[in-house]
Amino acid sequence: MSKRTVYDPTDPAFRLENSPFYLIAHADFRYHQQMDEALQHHGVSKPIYRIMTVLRERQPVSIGTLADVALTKRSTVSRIVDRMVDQGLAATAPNDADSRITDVTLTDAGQRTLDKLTPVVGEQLDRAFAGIAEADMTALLSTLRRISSNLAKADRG
Amino acid sequence: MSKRTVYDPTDPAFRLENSPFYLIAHADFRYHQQMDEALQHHGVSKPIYRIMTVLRERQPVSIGTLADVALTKRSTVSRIVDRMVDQGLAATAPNDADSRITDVTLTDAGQRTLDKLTPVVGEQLDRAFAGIAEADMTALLSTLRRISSNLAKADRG
DNA sequence: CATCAATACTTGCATCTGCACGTAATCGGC
DNA sequence: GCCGATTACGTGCAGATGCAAGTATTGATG
Repeated sequence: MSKRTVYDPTDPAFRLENSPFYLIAHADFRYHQQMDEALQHHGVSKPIYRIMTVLRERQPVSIGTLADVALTKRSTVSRIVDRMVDQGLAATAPNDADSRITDVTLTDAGQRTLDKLTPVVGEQLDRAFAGIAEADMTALLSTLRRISSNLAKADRG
Repeated sequence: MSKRTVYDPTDPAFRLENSPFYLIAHADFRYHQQMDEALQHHGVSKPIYRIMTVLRERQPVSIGTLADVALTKRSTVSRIVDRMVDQGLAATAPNDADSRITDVTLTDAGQRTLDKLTPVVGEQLDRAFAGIAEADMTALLSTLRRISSNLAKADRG
């Protein structure tokens, strides 16, 4: 007989509330809920903030890379960046070496907005992880990485 | 000085790839990617499958409860159920005791579809959790529950 | 250097989602 | 038993997303 874990949905004992991906979705959902509220106070949309967090680390960066890192389709990122340009948060320019590529950078206003938002998000993270031991956080990250890696493998296979 | 963890986005050492919620989103994203492919082969959309997993455990169930458990807005669930009814997967009827409530149930065809899908999803979960110790899974669930609970508290406060 | 394939992005279209509002039904105070 | 408040759901509308197709640019091949 197939000996799976209790997370096996074919098992009659299976319950959604014990299902890892349900709990992952749940944590993700609550986080987005909080983010939405916090960001709206500052007039920034969730997708725009998501792109900004990538731009914080890499700049300039192409639309394609933004899409890969932000887990969003290219066409969607293209439009999000359009909005950011409209709002004066980002600037685009064709890449010097390869003019097919659109280099995206934060404007000064965009950087200021991000700097304003970062501590707000930081406080939410403090609340989210309150009472969780450092070792447990490390284990969480490690397990999540393994799950992502397993699924990425399955993608190619 | 505020002594946060390295997951503090205000810290210059902060990196997206080490951020818990980024990794949560990443795992969620890969899972959805896999699901989409698997479900499309069976002509079932992701939102419909999501609702079905709730109906597996509770039946009949109201639109509102479906929305709460499936982490989706009521109006959206209302329309997803419409589609399920159109496709012959679900049936609706006003609740006997309170006719404001719409009781949703799976039809026989819907149950058969779910039965067909469940082992497919089970195999994906096997792949996703391959090589992860039982104790690590338990820790993962525990930490995720704590995070959700922390954020739910923050919601009310 | 001409040509075909591949890459990077953009846009038209269809779909999905959520908000705000409207309708129907139930509950509570009197 | 009646009337206002609440609850549960459905719908018009606007915004966002993804797919498929199109354009522009680069690379590879001869």
